[in-house]
Amino acid sequence: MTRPYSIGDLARACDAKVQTIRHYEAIGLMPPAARTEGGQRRYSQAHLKRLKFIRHARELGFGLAQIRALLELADAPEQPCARADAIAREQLAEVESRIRRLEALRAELARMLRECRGGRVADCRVIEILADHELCRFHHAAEDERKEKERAAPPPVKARRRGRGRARVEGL
Amino acid sequence: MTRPYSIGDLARACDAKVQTIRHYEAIGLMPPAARTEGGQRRYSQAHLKRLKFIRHARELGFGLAQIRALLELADAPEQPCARADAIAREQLAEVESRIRRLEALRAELARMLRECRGGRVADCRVIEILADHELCRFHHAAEDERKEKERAAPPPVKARRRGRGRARVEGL
DNA sequence: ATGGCAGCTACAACGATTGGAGGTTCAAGC
DNA sequence: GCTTGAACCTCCAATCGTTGTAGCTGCCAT
Repeated sequence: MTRPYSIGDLARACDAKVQTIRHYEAIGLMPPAARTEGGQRRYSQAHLKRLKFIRHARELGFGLAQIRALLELADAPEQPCARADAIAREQLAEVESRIRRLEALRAELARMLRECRGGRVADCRVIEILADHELCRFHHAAEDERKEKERAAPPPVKARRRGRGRARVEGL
Repeated sequence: MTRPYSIGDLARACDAKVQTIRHYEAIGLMPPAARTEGGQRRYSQAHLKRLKFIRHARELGFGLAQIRALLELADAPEQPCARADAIAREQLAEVESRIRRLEALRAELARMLRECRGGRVADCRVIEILADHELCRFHHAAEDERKEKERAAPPPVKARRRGRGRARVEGL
């Protein structure tokens, strides 16, 4: 039986701030720790393992809700792991989508900078492109992505334009 | 003189929520709009242009603070545009860094999924890799990046370990 | 015993946006 | 001109994950 860890020990071991660990406990992601007579938290190996799991999943970009689900699964080792796979696949898709968007962004930023010859603001392509959406190539990719999402999960009727009511302002 | 726009008109034209526009006004990013007798906001072409600028810059990932700076520059067309370029370059670097991290993440997630043969949770590589940091390749890239940052801007002395005080728990 | 780091609780802030409650105004259509 | 209801108003709270602060108390080596 190893000596129990203080919250600071866990923080150092898992690259987390002390505050963050307390926060995980507050939201029920970490089980409550034992306490000393004076009220300080004392952690076991199991706690340490769990926190490492959480922090590692965070590094991989999982949200706390996803991690909660993964932890439940990890605690039921006889279950089939299809659900865990699904969560990971979901996360992978999200990451890939983010990469695509960022690459479009990178291209557009690079183009802005390439075209700017460093004169006055009045002629600056950076400012100019920001001011005028039509000069931008990025926008279209972003819009397409948005539309694609809507195809997959159409927004509630309430959110769509409802016929009557002032029409879209002319010339925008 | 065109008919003034309502806040909803602006929202539709700039792909922003009405709330968001009011928020921009509250934090001083948008100048206050004229009001009707009844207190509703009425916007000019200038407002429209400014909001488009803001929204476009947001799409490109600029933060509101950066946008504030860019707007100031846009309002001073005789200035040299070096500052605007610097902001854009900064943003480009940030985007590139994010892409690199996400690509490492993608690789790790893909590897997890590739290795998992879809059996029980107990044998699931997804869960296993999350639980055991040592099995993960991503971690090292992330640590290197962190260390690189620290080399560039070392944290205040206060944050570093200070010799005395309980030593790092053994075996972590 | 004492010094001082580390821990405690509780609350607020970050960044950017969104949602809701509860009430008022505008303008289209009759 | 009147009715109707979408769109507007303000104020406040929540989101997400983490960090910071204030004002304490505990732990442990010297």
